[in-house]
Amino acid sequence: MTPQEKVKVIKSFAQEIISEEELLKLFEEKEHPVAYDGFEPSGIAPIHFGLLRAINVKKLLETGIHLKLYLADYFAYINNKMDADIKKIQRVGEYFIEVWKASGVETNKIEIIWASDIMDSLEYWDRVLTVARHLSLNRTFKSLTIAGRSQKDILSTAQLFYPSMQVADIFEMDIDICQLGMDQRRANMIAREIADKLNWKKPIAVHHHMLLGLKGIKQMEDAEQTLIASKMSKSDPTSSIYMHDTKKEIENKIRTAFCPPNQTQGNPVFEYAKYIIFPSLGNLKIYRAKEHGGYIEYQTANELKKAYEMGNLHPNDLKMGVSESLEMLIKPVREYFEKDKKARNLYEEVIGYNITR
RNA sequence: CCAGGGGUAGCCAAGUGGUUUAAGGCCGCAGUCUGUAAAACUGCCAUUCGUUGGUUCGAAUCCAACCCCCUGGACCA
Repeated sequence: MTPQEKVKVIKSFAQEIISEEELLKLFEEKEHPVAYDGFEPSGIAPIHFGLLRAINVKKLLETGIHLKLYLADYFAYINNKMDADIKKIQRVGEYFIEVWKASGVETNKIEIIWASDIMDSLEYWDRVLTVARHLSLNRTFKSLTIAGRSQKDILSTAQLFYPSMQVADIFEMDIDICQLGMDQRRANMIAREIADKLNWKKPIAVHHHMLLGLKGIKQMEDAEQTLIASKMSKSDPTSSIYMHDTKKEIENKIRTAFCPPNQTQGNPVFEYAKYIIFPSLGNLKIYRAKEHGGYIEYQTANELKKAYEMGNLHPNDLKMGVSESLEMLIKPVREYFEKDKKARNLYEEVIGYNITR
């Protein structure tokens, strides 16, 4: 694969790359650049975790990238996830690794790093404080939405540490590419600024699209608030399809999902097809009733988009096709958790925990 | 530590001794209408008011202690 081809692979799933030139240069200079993807372990895995990320990870690995999967256990602790019980959080982290395995992520080809491990050194905290010294309190407050918090929430002092820690992590792990969701761009931008200031290695930011929740777009005061309110969130069961949902549950959720006719913008059902089904299955098959046009199959998201916007595909038929395709993708994961004893025990333990926002 | 203010459903919020078996709004759920959803309309959604004890025939409402949050101050600089 040429560097140009590698950039193309990244572009296939990234909503934004900062910057593309830097990425190309990186691929030209380095055979195995280091990228990271991280998350707070809490709750139950939804499809944007199990399916969407699995797709992205597969693509990253194709380009020869060395992927570090960062389990931000203490970050979850800061945000009071899982009753702020670090033991529980870590068990949830182990459960999430099982979800990735079940989703076909070759966990032996990625490096798993726990926040609690890299935090266990003076060097780390030196780094955090260095970042903090170069980060105004205002910027810290502004970037706190990276933790998914709105201004209404009461912040604790612990949460003020969050941005500095997140930024420090990037340098501690010697990251070339920060591969995170659009909701994390603030921290990545701070990292790039700090890198310039301190002459540290400047990471490239690759942000993937945030999958819409089932209810579609919820308008908030500003674009960023809207993004956060509208995304599929594992802590909001009414917005999410989970990797453990039964066929019936998937059908019900898709059936009641927001899905305006002739409109693909802000349409979650279309998004699931575009971002999950086409990349995973290569096509979308819809077994329509005869009177509605009969069987139809789309090869690309663009083809589907055109047909839907022109009214050649009824929303209900789109839902049917998406629902069946999702079932195909989720089924093996569900079954993995039924058959594999370790995974099943972890899952049962995790659903036993009190899930907090 | 001191002085005020406050803690009512997932969220916002009214209610200050008996027509309150806790108003209203948001969210959510169910139904009607659409070949989906949304919108609209209809219905449902806190046996309980931070905790514990007390006063009273009767308490979310009064009293006491305790816990937590907010504002200001004191202390420290």
